[in-house]
Amino acid sequence: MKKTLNLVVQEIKKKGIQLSHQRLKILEYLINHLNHPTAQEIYCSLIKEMPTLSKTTIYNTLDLLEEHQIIKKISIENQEAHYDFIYQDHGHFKCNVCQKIFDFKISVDAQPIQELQGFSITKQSVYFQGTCISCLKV
Amino acid sequence: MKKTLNLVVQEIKKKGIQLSHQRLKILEYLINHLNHPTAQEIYCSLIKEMPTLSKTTIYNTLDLLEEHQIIKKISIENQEAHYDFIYQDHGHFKCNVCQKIFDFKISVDAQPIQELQGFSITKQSVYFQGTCISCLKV
DNA sequence: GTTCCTGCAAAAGCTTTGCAGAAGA
DNA sequence: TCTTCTGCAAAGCTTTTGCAGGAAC
Repeated sequence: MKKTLNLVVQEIKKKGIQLSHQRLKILEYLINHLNHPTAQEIYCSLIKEMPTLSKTTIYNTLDLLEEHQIIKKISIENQEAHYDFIYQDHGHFKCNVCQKIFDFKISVDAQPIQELQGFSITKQSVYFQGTCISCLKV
Repeated sequence: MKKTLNLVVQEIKKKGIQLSHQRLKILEYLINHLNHPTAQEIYCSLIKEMPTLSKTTIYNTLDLLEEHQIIKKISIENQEAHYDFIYQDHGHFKCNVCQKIFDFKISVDAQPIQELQGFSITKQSVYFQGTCISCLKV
């Protein structure tokens, strides 16, 4: 995971973006927590070691990282946005019983979809809901 | 379209839900506007003929219809939710150039997805972003 | 008469904006 | 020095809640 962080840091610096202490910590958090944290969750965790950290900085950084396609902003539901470090394209499945969110690989191509012939897809979100296998067994 | 409305009204009444004037108008709006309206859009349109209509009623009704799987709440982005009358399962594609939202048919089955073996999918949202064919040509 | 529905007002929650001070190049 | 970043405070928006009056059964 350390390796991934370093790679991403290099990638970001190449783009001429300054990586302040705050930004680095937020990025690190996202890489180490692939369970779709919210801005609030990131804030609550980082405030412990950075007592002056503000939510504004969290939002600024998340927007910045999203603009540069380092992370993805996903709307699971409600008003609260979740953020995902992009390590591969994947969909999300939320179990309505245990509330857990599962990831799964997706490989969708625009070409087989008749209505999207010739379209260019740059971002894809796939979100399912239902009951996971463990909860079905109970 | 009139036929669809009547069918849905029957379906709802069968479930023992009262269909007040307000609820009927909101439902009618959703059936006649399949372009993913927001609560605000529905409100702005209906307030003209129902000056006392409140946003609370809109939200109450939308929640009610969603609970009974008549409509689907979708999070395209931002804080504002969009609502979709369920006439068939379909995904959404938003063009980042012209901002238009396109619909396309989807037929996803849990079984080919390794990570979701044995899961039960009751709701699915597929949302793509990119550039549509018209904007690519320009 | 009892239950459900409507809608005003207020509150709640997430996100954005303005701005001044601090940090970095 | 000049640009960029941080973070407080306030505002902006969407959505939810409490509650009283009204409608439906």
